Amino acid sequence: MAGTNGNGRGAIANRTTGLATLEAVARAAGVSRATVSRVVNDSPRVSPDARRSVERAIESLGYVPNRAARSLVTRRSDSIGVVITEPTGRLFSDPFFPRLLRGISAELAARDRQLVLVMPQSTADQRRAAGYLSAGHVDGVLLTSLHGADPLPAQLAARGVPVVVGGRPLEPADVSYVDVDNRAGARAAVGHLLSAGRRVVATIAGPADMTVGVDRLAGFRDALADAGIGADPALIVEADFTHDGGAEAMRALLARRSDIDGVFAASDAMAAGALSEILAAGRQVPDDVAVVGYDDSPIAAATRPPLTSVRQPIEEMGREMARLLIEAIERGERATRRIVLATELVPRASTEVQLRH
Amino acid sequence: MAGTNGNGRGAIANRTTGLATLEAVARAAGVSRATVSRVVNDSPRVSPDARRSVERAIESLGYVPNRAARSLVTRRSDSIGVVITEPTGRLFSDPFFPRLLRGISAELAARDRQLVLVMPQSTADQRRAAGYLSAGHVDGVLLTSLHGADPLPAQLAARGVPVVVGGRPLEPADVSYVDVDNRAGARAAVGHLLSAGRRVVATIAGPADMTVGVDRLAGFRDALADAGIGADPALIVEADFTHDGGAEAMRALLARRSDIDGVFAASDAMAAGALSEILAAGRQVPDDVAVVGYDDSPIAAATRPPLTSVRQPIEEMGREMARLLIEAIERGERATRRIVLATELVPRASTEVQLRH
DNA sequence: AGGCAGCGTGAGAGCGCTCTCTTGACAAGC
DNA sequence: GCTTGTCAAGAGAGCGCTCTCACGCTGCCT
Repeated sequence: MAGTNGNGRGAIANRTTGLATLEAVARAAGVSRATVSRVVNDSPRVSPDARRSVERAIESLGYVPNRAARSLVTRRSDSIGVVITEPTGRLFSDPFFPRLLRGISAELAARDRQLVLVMPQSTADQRRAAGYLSAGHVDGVLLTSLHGADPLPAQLAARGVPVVVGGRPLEPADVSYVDVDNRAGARAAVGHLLSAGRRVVATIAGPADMTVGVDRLAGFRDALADAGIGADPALIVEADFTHDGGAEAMRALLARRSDIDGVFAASDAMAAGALSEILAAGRQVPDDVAVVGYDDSPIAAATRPPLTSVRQPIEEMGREMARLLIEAIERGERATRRIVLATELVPRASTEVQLRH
Repeated sequence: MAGTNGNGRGAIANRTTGLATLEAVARAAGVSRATVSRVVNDSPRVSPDARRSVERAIESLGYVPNRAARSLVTRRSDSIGVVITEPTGRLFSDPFFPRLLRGISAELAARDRQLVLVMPQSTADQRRAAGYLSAGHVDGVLLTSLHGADPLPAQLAARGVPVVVGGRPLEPADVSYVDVDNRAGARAAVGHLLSAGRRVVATIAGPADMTVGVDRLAGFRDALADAGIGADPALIVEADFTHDGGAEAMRALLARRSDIDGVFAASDAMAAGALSEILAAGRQVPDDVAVVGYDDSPIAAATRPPLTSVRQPIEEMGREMARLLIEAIERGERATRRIVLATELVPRASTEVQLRH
């Protein structure tokens, strides 16, 4: 409250925007720009006195550093690109992306980074995005839901842009990623069916060109193997993660084997489709057939009966992705790291142990 | 392919990043920085010859303008802040935000703007976001799902930051917005029930402190008025847009009037909850009671029977928001504009005309 | 022939910041 | 009393770009 900044308010401010500049703060505080910069950037080499008066000046002028100017000289943007490439399916069928973004956003905010969202919807968009992301406008990139042929990771790697991928890439690549343990989740889900006495368990698998599809199918096989049951190929049908795809798959399964008493679907939407189909065929759930979904999406709670499902720590996945990326950027390390997060089975009425006979 | 850039490749490039600069392009093309800048910014004042050689140099050097440097002098960031403040509910219950973001993203990409996503999750986050957004780091802000007391719009307005809001604000304010015609959508939905012969139609309304809740309830009343039916207060219950809230509301309704033959719920999740409750009470859908939801979310297709619902042009809403904002920024106009988009009724089995008696 | 508008082009300043280098003050060691 | 070391603080260059201004050229009008 000293006199230093009494009339400092009107000091040099930004030409057009009226925003205070470093220069204005320096004048108001009676120090040089360099000292203000040190205070702003938490340098220890500032005397308590100087620090105090600078802080007062910053406060009274409402000074906020200009990121463009800083970025120009530091060559850091303090922002992270998040790329969501998803044709349409999963993007809308369950709250995966909102949750993931929430996790990413929380971690980035805590570390004072900006989140630049990129959702390319055409090949042209993709090309533009690749250019933008490798031009140094972001310090690193988070990639979600890669589909095998995506050239983006390699392109970014070539340009030296740090990358972390959400979900294990289909083809093994030298890239850091965070994944959810889909295989273990599926294994637990199917194990749940088997331990409840189900013996003819089918699965509606996801597409074979997506790791989530592949891994959940592997988990299905694991659980059968655990129980010493051979996998009947007739009990495996692939679908596209959608409600209608699940329904169609279930029709095919029922046509093949009428004694199915358990179904594991690799998504809740498919499970809901299967559920409808089972009921339409005049069979009871869970009495005749137990059904398990995956994702623990709102759909799981909304069906009748509600679906047992597998919950994934999606927000945590987002946070871990952001954390991994920022650490890689700060340490300048190129080492690839992998994190796999555990899932949790959420039992509901669709698999309740039946007390029949 | 001329000789100009034969050995221009190694010309002046960025110190640390190795990226080509304007200067490097200028040398390679044998012109001044100013001319390259003109080409890059599509100025008409460049001769075809100069333009061609600059374009060749840009191509061969892989030049991408440094946004920080440009932004420093133009005081534009060419990026737009998108703020999503949603405690948890709607964010995860239906694909509203992914769709909205997709629309916004498409429009911004087409106009070469970056999307900076901000999802404040605490009051501290909110304060920080407000500081960031009003510090000139973004050219404008898109706000979604405002809750009455949010100080952000006023704060941004005070700082002169252009704002467009998604969804009409609860309290009339001098702000541009894009909304969906919730009232007309609800009116059509309830009209659909009435024209199918339903006479005792109840509604599970959304919260009264959200415009979507208020507007959909108003549409319900409109439709009753259209049909010359008085609104029985006992047939209106408010819930929180969730599945369980819908179920609870339905129990209350059935306890009050046992002759209800139609229900309009202000969200699919609530409709699904209500549906379960109706079936649990031993009544048939649609035979005894017809049910209509709202949002046309994946839940609507996943219930048994699937729900008639109201589809909203959410992506279009996102696009319109972005368009409005960019136009306001470019024209520097302060005029507030409002856009209201039409909805569409999607009939499904939950309201099929019954052929009973 | 002279004047001048119009146009393509270049020179140069400067956007707001960081960071290196230098200076000056002071304490400690010989 | 001198050097040496330490540390706060300032001077100044420069990041890559845009934009104003000035310049020289052409072509048209008087």
